[in-house]
Amino acid sequence: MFIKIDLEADIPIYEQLKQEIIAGIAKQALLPGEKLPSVRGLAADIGVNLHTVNKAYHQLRDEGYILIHRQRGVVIHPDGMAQADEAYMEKLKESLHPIIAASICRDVSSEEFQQLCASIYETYNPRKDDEQ
Amino acid sequence: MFIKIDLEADIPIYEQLKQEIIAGIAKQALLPGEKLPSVRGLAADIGVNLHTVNKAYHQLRDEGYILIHRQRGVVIHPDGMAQADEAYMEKLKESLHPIIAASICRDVSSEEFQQLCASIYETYNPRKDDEQ
Amino acid sequence: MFIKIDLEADIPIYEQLKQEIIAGIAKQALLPGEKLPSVRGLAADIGVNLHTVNKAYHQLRDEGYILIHRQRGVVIHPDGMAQADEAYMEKLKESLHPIIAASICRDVSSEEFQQLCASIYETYNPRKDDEQ
Amino acid sequence: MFIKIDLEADIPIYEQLKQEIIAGIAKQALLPGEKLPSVRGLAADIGVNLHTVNKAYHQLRDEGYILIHRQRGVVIHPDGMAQADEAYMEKLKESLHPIIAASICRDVSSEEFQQLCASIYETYNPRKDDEQ
DNA sequence: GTGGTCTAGACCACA
DNA sequence: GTGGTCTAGACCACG
Repeated sequence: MFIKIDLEADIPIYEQLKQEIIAGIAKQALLPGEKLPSVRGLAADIGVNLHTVNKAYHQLRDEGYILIHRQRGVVIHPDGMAQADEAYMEKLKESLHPIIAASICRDVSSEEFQQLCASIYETYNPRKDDEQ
Repeated sequence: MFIKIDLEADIPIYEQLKQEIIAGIAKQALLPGEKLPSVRGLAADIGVNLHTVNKAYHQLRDEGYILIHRQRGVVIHPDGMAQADEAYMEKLKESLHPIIAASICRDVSSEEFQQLCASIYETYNPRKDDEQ
Repeated sequence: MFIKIDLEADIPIYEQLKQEIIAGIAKQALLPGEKLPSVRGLAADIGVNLHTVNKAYHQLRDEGYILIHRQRGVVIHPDGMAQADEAYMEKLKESLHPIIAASICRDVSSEEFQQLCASIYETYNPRKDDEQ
Repeated sequence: MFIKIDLEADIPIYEQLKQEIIAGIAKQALLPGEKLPSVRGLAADIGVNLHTVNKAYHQLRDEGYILIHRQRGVVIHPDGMAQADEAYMEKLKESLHPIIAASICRDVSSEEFQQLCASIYETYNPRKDDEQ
C-alpha cells in the first residue's frame, strides 16, 4: 500500500486515509474486490490508533467504496461505485463553488481552471504501461 | 448584504461567512473599497456570536480580501486581490485532488467535470450590470 | 429524560440508546425541535462513556432522527422524519420475515400476530390526556 | 436445501443459517422428522466454517427446532415445535417494539403495518401442496 | 486473527 | 461548554 499520512496536517487523519484510498481506487491501483489491510494492520503500519482506521473504513463503507466482509475482511467494492447521481452532482457543485469563487478573486480564468482540472484528471489516468 | 448561514451545516459558521463574502467579491456584488458591516452589526444581523464574525473577518484580512481599519471599519481591499501565485495554485491543486478522485470513482468524465466548472464560473459572471 | 439502559443486555448500549430515543419520538415524548442532553451530560447521566452516546447520536443523525446543531446542540429533527420510502419498507419486511417465520413455527396465527402489533401500536399512542 | 447466505450482510452467518432453516420449517419445506445435511456437508456446500454450521445447529436444538442424534444425524424435531408460551410472546413483543417505534416515526399506520405482516404470513402459507 | 463494542482520558475547534 | 478527533488498552463475537 502507498498510504502516506501527514500527522501534522490540519485535516483529520481518518479523512486523509479516506482520500488516499479513494485516490487509489481512482487511479486503479486498488481494483474492485481487492483486499485492504486489516484495521489493526493498517493502524500499526502508519502508526495511528486502530479506531482512526476503523472510522475511515466505516465511512468508506457507508459511501459505497468498500465492503467489510465477514470472511475476506475489508475489500474494495467488487461492483465498482455507483455512478454519480443527482445528489452527488449537487454535492460536487456545492464543494466547487467556494473554490471557484476564491479563484475568481485571484484572477484565475475559467480556462486556466479547467486546464488545471484536466491535468489533475490526467494524474489519475492509469495508462496501463506507465508502471515498469 | 445577502449573507445566508446554515446553522445546521457541518461547515463552521465562520467559514460559511468567509465563503459568502468571497462569493460576493467574486460576483462583484462587493466592490473594492466597499464598506462591510461592523462586527457587531453583522453578528446581530445573522444571529451569531461576535467572536465568530471576528474570526471570519480576521482570516479574510490575513488572506488579503479585506482591510480592517480602526476608524473606517471593515472594507473590501481597495486594490483588489493579489493574483494567484504559485503557492495559491499549489493549494488549489491540493484541494481539487480529492474532489476529482471521488468524481472519477463515480464515472464523472473530465469533460463533464470541466463543463460543471464552466457553469459555476458563469454563476459569478456579473455581466448583467445588475447592481447600481 | 426517561432513558433506561440495561448494561447487562446483549444488545449494544448505543443501540439501546437509539431505540429509547426513537421510542420517545414515536410516543411524542420528544417533539420536533426539542433539545436532547449533551453527549457528555447524557453519558454522565446513564453512566456510560461519552463515545457510546456519541455513536448513538451520530447514527440517529445519519438516519434522520436528529440534528447536531452548531449552536443548539443536539435536537430532534424539527421537520419530523421523512415518510417511509420503498427502501424503508423493504428493510422493514426483511426484519419482520425471520420474526414471523419463528412465530409460525410456534403456531402463532396471523390474527394473533396482528393483534399483538396493534396493541404495541396503542402503546405509542400519545392520547393527549394520559399524562396529568 | 434452498439455503442462501449473504456473506456481506451484517447478520452473522450462523444467524442467517438459523433463519433459513426456521423459514424452511415455517413454510413446511422442511417437515418434522426430515433429515438435515450433516455439519460437514452443509459447511462444504455453502462454503463456510464447520464451527459456524455447528453453532447454528446447536442453537436450533436449544430452541427446540431440531434434534441432533449421534447416529441418525440432524433431523427436524419430529413432534413439531412447542406452542408459543408466555415467555416467547414476551420476547416477541420485545423484538417488535423497536421496529414499530421506528415505523411510527416514519408515518407507517397500524393498518399498513398489519397488512404488511399479513402479506408476509401469506409468504409462508404452503397451501399450494407444492412439495410432495 | 478479524471486526465490534466499550472505557478512560486527552486536546482542540467552535460559538 | 459543545461536539470533533485521537490515543491506549480491553473484552467479546465471529469464523
